Amino acid sequence: MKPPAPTSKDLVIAAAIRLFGRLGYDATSVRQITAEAGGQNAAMVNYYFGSKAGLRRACGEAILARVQTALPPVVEDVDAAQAARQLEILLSALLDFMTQVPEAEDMAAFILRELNDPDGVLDLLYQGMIEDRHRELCLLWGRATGTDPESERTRIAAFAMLGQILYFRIGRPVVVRRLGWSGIGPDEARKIRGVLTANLRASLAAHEGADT
Amino acid sequence: MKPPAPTSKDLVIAAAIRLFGRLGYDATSVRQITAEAGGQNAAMVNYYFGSKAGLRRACGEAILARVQTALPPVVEDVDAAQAARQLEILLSALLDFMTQVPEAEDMAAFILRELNDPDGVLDLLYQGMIEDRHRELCLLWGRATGTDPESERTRIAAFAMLGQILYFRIGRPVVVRRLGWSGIGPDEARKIRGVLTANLRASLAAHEGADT
DNA sequence: GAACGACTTAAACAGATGTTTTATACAGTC
DNA sequence: GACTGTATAAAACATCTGTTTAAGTCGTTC
Repeated sequence: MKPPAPTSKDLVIAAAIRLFGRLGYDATSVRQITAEAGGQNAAMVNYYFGSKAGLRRACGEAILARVQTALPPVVEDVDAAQAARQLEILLSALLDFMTQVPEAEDMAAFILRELNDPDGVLDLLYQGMIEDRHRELCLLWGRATGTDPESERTRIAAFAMLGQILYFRIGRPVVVRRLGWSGIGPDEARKIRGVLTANLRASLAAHEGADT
Repeated sequence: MKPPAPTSKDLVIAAAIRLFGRLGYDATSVRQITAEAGGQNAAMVNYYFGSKAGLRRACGEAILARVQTALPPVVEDVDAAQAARQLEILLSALLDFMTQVPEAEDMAAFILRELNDPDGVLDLLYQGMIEDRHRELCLLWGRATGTDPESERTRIAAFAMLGQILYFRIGRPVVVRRLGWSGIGPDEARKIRGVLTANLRASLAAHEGADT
């Protein structure tokens, strides 16, 4: 039942995700990666992945696989109140995922770095998870507000919701400084969640008024 | 009345902000920068700025100076309704700034890159503009909701508001793909603004209920 | 016109980078 | 025990990096 011991290949990918996310793709050397993975030679990368760019792609695929296994199921057939509740749970889970789980934090940093790199693996990540997850978010939003889940306005609103969460990961250095925190731990995450769920409820409440 | 012709120094800084923002600090070479600036030698950078890191700092200072000249004044003595109106105007201006003005877009990209780089000029940017701007936002939020402008909850809420806006800049590649847009032009910015102002009003309205 | 200073260029340097090549260790198989 | 294929390591390669040094150009000043 216990998972197999991680191979060198796995160790290299894990180290690469961590370093690519922390330092950026170009700022990370293959020697750094293999050293962090415990090995002592840089040729491993080309042996296993063909090139540094191949390793980057392997990192993207590993993230996709990892996220697929951690997906909470989304129940489609829900009424408005259930959808609103699911939205809160989903956003709360995403916030925790982004700010608490160290492994996930590295993956999030990796993805954020890829967002604006034309040579990166954004296509892979988008088609493999981002689009589907966003579509689910739109579905819940549409159910909760009684509007078309795929309307342009709903899709924009879903991104706005995501943006609120993601900024506490992207802008964390600024956030912690302004708040006088030493980091974003469980206590701080709870405070953030309080504000974000209040915002979510307020937006949904605004729709209720015009809805029924 | 016309501004003086840009010096080589100015051209190098402008090119550096653009390239650092687009590619990242490490991924950009000084030869690229001087080539983009019209010059043909890389030694200019060390002549003017001492080092590549010195050029990075000069970019940060140039951004500070530029932003200072473009600041709309914030009127402090306002009632709740006026503060709410100012909030809408401010957020709308920030969204336009982030997605429409090409020069500002480069600066925004530069700042975002610096956010997570411990060796960067985040300190300079934070103390020179980020903290002050955020404090203004908190002030307006506090006035509009009748709460303490410097309470922890208000500061978090201000970051959440910012996050909604910034994500449409940070995650633009994802946003435009999911929305089927070819970019974020004036029309698209207007649609985004519609959603964000609706969210803002909803959040403020939620406070009104518990307030009076 | 000579001398100077500010600016720009070219060439060269040491170091780091991604990659390739070669060599070594070590399973399992006949 | 020799052979084979896989996995790791070491060294060498060409290229690119930031930086330095030296040379060149231009306008200004005396």
